[in-house]
Amino acid sequence: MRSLDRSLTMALLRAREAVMAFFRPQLNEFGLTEQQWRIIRVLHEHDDLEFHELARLACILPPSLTGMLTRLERKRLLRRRKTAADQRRLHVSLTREGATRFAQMSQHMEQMYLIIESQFGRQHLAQLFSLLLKAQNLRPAAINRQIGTRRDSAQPSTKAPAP
Amino acid sequence: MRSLDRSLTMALLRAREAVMAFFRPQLNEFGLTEQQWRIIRVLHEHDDLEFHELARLACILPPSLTGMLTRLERKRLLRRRKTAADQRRLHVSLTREGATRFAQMSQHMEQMYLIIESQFGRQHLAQLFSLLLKAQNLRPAAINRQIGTRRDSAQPSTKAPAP
DNA sequence: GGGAGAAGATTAACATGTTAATGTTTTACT
DNA sequence: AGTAAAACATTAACATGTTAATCTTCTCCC
Repeated sequence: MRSLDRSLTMALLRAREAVMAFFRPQLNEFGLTEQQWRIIRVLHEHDDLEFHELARLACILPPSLTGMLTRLERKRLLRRRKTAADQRRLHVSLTREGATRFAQMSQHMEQMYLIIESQFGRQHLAQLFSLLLKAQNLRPAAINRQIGTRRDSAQPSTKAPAP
Repeated sequence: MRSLDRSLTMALLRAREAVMAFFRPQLNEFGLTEQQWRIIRVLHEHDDLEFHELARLACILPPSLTGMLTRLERKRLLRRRKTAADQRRLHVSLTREGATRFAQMSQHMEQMYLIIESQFGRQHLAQLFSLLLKAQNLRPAAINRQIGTRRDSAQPSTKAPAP
């Protein structure tokens, strides 16, 4: 059996924890969780997103996102509303107050990132990003269907290969 | 502001999710969570660990670990007991049943890992491990005190204790 | 040797992760 | 048209992450 030092999931987890240690203090000070900050950040880049797109971009599962939106709405940082066209779909966007909060935070965040870059080395960081991007595209062999940009309907996971 | 594609924490999170997708089906089938498997795995390597060492090795915070041990104990997969010498300390070890469960799981896990290695490439994987190890050693500059192998006592919290 | 305080695990309170089920709204197909 | 199925967000139930507070046990040190 491989040693734990060579467990890929563990290595990714530990590395992430080490990086988060840079950002957590600021987040706590501003009363935002890590995930709430992800949402605000995504919404600042893409103004007005659909629920499922926001979930995908922020790497948050829909059931979790529902609760976070409720809390962030209560803080007046964003708003959500259904579209008239399709009553199932939900649109989310930052309030002015949310945009302000983003501006405050991003200063500190960017600064921390520069420290990380200087500690880690620019080349190494680029290399790491490249490998992580590659890792993100790993897919269990069982699912050999098209996995492009489209959302594929829930396939019976890890079952028949279905040609 | 950096694009989200260049957010290090996000890249680490996404990569981890992609890798976990390989292992999750098996874990679900065997009725274990990702964290419970980490605990079992660590305990299999180091027979009989102290609570805080187990937490450190499995990357689990003490409050979470307490609950997990309760549930795993209820499943008869491990046992915990205090030492006679120091009643504060807790020791944890696998039961025979726990060791059996490990043996069953590890087969499948190892197989998945080989698939990942073949998809990702041996060289690239080694390179990724190396960079992740380096990333794990990142430390926020604010803490310029000794951070060796010792657990450092909590910083002066400037609070008055109750009578 | 006795009290202040540190160390260790736990509890508490809240937010999130994960999977299954639910309730609406749309789409597809006969 | 009209119904079965799909798409979406949500709720439900449980497990975990995160920080602060608590409770017990040890250590230190005068």
